[in-house]
Amino acid sequence: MFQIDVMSRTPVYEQLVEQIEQLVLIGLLEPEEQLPSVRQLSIELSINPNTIQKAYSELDRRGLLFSVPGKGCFVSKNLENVLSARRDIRLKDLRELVIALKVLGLSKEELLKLVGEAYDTGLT
Amino acid sequence: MFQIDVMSRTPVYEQLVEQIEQLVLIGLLEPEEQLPSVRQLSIELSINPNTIQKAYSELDRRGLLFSVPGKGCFVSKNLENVLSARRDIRLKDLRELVIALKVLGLSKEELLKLVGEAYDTGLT
Amino acid sequence: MFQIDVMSRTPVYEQLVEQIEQLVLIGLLEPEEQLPSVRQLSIELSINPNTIQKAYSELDRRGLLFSVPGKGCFVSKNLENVLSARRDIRLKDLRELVIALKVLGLSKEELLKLVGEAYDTGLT
Amino acid sequence: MFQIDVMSRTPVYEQLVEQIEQLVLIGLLEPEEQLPSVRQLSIELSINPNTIQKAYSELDRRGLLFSVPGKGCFVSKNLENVLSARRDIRLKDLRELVIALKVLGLSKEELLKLVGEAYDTGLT
DNA sequence: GTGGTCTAGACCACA
DNA sequence: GTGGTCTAGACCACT
Repeated sequence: MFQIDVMSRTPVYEQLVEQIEQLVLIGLLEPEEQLPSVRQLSIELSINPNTIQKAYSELDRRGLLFSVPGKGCFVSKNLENVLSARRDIRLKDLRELVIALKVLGLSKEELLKLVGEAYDTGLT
Repeated sequence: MFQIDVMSRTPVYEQLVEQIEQLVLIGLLEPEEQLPSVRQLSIELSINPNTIQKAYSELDRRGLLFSVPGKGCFVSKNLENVLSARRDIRLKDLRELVIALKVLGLSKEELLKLVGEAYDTGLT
Repeated sequence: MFQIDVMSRTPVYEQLVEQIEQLVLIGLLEPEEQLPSVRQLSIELSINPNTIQKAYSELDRRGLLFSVPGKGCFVSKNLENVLSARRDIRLKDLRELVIALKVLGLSKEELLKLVGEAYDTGLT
Repeated sequence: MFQIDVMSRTPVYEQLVEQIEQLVLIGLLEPEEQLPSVRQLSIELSINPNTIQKAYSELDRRGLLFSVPGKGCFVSKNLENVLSARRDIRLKDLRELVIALKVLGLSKEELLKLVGEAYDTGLT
């Protein structure tokens, strides 16, 4: 279900956070759906339960899921806030990147062409 | 001259590297120009000389400046290779960001509009 | 495991870099293999951890190993690019050396004989 | 007469040493010939007299020239020792380089071919 | 004065 | 435990 690379420089818990986030955002994990338990996932991925717990806590903190003590973790219902927040962050990054490329001498036409291509070819 | 936030999560030396890189790329620091000495800058910014040294070494490695022991540090002359290399990296980042925003539901029209605006308003 | 001469003119961290590089290139350190930790090696060699760190960082930068924070340092997998790059540098050095020896009056026959002998007797 | 690059990483005095050494070894500066005075050369090259002096001292130490107080510096007569000493050093370097290239997977045939080519094309 | 290397000792995030 | 960053203070060669 998840692809974890323990050799990667990005912390394991962060890889998990990002992948779950992706699954939620593209709708593969639906609201109210229950996530695998910490223990089960730790066995599946051969990863320390603490690391799984840390990922879940982070996602809870971000509002993507909520944990019910004794029951498990579930995908949040109202994800609009989360979505827009994440989008705002991305847009801020995008703005910085655009300015950096402008500084590096990229013309507006070239830039728009490349952005359009990236949009069309990505994750069709 | 530089704005360093010692409390930031990004290392101090990296902040310095990025800021100097910007100054060089936008031309505020001209080729052959001498940079402030390690000691002087360490006093100005209240930062340990070793940290400044680390930043300068990194910039030397990246080809943005070259240091001459006993003389000082100077901005590089031929920056075209560096410029194109940096641009390639930025473009790769841009592509990823565009795809992420697509996943988050941003339409192509909105995206292109925002990119255009960012380009026009940035560092006029 | 390593032979460090603290009195040498070549920096300690550079000696380390070269020796590890050799071990990796001749295959004594295999891909994915974990290197001794910064602290352990610093104790073994009676060298400051920072110096070991500097050597490991340099090797990371060169692509010979990769370090994973909290886990350790490991020999890289795909070393072919590194190998060819290093070979290009060596060949450039070789050319300069050959010309220097020509200037010093060495005949082509003598030179080729010596090169052949060196090749046969080295690291059989 | 000399080409000094003050921006170079190799110390100025060392550049001078190497260039004079080359001139002597290839015979452009003949035995007993007088070298330019420290003051004259310092003016010609716009370099601190101390630096010139340091270069001359080094060459004296190496036996390539000898200085007569009150008269000046002269190219040595018996350069055979110097020549053979330098050649020994170069040959030692050559041996190391050959072994390094062997480690990097270069075949003997390729190596000999490259050495021959370098010899033929260099400083004809 | 300059850059470069090194030590000693500290703190952090991550596993 | 691991790697990574930072400080304080020292020494070196070179100009």
